[in-house]
Amino acid sequence: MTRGSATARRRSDRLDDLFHALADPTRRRVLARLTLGPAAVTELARPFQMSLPAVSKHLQILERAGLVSRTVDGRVHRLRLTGEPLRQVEVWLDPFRSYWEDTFTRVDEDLAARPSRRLRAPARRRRS
Amino acid sequence: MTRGSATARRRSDRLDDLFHALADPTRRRVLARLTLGPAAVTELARPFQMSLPAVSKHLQILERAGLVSRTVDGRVHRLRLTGEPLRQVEVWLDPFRSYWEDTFTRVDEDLAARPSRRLRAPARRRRS
DNA sequence: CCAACATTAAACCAAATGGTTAAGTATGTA
DNA sequence: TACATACTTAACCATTTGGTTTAATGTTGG
Repeated sequence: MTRGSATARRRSDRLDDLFHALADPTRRRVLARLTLGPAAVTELARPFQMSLPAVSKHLQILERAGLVSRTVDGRVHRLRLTGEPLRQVEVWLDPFRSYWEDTFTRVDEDLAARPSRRLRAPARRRRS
Repeated sequence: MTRGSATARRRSDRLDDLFHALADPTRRRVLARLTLGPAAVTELARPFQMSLPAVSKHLQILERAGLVSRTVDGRVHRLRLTGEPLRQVEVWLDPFRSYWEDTFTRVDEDLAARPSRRLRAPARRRRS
């Protein structure tokens, strides 16, 4: 018994869907387009070379992540940006914010704490 | 010739790697752990049930995305958070910020511009 | 009623993902 | 020298992903 995948992948986590949805250039371009206002599927598909079903799937992924919402109006599906999930990204990002504001102090602390032979790096980055 | 995948997937875009790296709970937990300071591979792997090679691969993905950097010190690989790429996420996020601050005005504008029969929804959302 | 239109669903495929185990490769240590 | 430690690589596997084409579903308009 090889039993390759043991844990069976949860995939239920909200952020998983969210970040996964953002990890594709097509989907990011769609989101960018939607900042200009809502649009129908065909309209969203126009800039891309791929088939309509392909775009349709991308939109489903964005929808599942909550990034866009859909209003069916006759045969036209009108998509609009939701934004709320992007705020969630922002929220997730927040605890890390100190890391691109002052990384150096923490790194320096660590270097001081464990002065290894090999860490004799030639002090590359100036602190201004 | 069925030629299933025509475009061959670029995957070279920086943001693709970045968001993909963030789209996994294990990797996000590793990042969270690293905000407390650098750590070795074994140490990072401890909270997880998966095998060491699995963690090693996750770390490679984080590294490829630039989210962590590695200092090999003897046989110990010390990982630290880099932060800079997370700032890139923030930068990418910026143009959307207005969407979780005031979505309503834009949506209303659009509804005004295209007054469809079927959109006679019973004014669900109050604006306060 | 019938044809064009807007869109999704189904079936398929290659490649990537996330895991596994087993086998390296260095480095420390007795 | 030999053994344990800290890792990575390699080979493998099931599932997911991102695309395709063809078919189906439901409007809209003549």
